Amino acid sequence: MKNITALCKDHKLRLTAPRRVILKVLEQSADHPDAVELHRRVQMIEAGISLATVYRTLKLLEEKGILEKHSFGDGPARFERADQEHHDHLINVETGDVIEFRSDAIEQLQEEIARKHGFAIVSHRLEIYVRPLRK
Amino acid sequence: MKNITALCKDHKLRLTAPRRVILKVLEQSADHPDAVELHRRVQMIEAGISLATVYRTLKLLEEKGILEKHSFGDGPARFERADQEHHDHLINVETGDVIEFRSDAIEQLQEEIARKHGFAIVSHRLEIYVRPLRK
DNA sequence: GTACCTGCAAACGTTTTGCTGAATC
DNA sequence: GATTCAGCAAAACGTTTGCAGGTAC
Repeated sequence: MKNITALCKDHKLRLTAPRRVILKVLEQSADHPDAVELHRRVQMIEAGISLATVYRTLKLLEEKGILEKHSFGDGPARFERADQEHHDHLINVETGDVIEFRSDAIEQLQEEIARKHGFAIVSHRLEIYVRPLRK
Repeated sequence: MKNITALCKDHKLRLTAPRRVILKVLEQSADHPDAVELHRRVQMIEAGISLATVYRTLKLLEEKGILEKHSFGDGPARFERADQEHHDHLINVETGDVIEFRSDAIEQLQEEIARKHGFAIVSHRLEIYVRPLRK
């Protein structure tokens, strides 16, 4: 998997100092942070970077198809790298943790449903909000 | 299917004039309106009703389990009656129209996935964003 | 040198809330 | 008569944007 900075070069995005920091943080984030959380992490490396720049960069990366944006529940949008194998999400409602999963069977059923209604799938979103089984 | 006003009586909600109007509009709405659209419809019947009241009533009805709240994509939350058979949504990205569907097979697969990860499902959300097949 | 980027502050759209008076039960 | 509700305006929240200066290519 290419690093994000390389992907940005591919897309001819200018590698400014703030962007380098943001990309580095994204690189190191295995979770699904939102813009404010990302900004917090960025601030720890370089204090002057504004939240507006974080938002602008995230939007840009999403438009370029480098990041995927998710809106779980009501809260702020959360981001993850787009160049992963497609997957859906289990969200632990007690902790906010996100677990990725993949089900070809479900994917295929969705295809069938869309086709049966006369549509082609543009995208989809499956989120299962869960609670640990044994307390 | 009971009318919404009856459900509110069951939950001991006070039937004020603004609420009667909001409930009536909900009763007559077969689509999935958001708060502002609902307010617009309410205004056509009774001009003095405030948006805050619409929001407060929607929140109350959701808490009582009378309405379900959905956040499709980015936009405002949209509402529908909760006392329908469970279903998911196809969203036509060209028109914003929402089509309901139901797949027991998908439901069951979700159960299995959650269980396999050691979780019980609290709720879930499946939205398929689609485009008409034949132009 | 040009196009793009930044920080700041202000504005945005959606939703909630404090207040004070009024209506329901 | 107690409790809940209404409208209004202000605030909260996440996000976007206009501007004026600065930087990458």
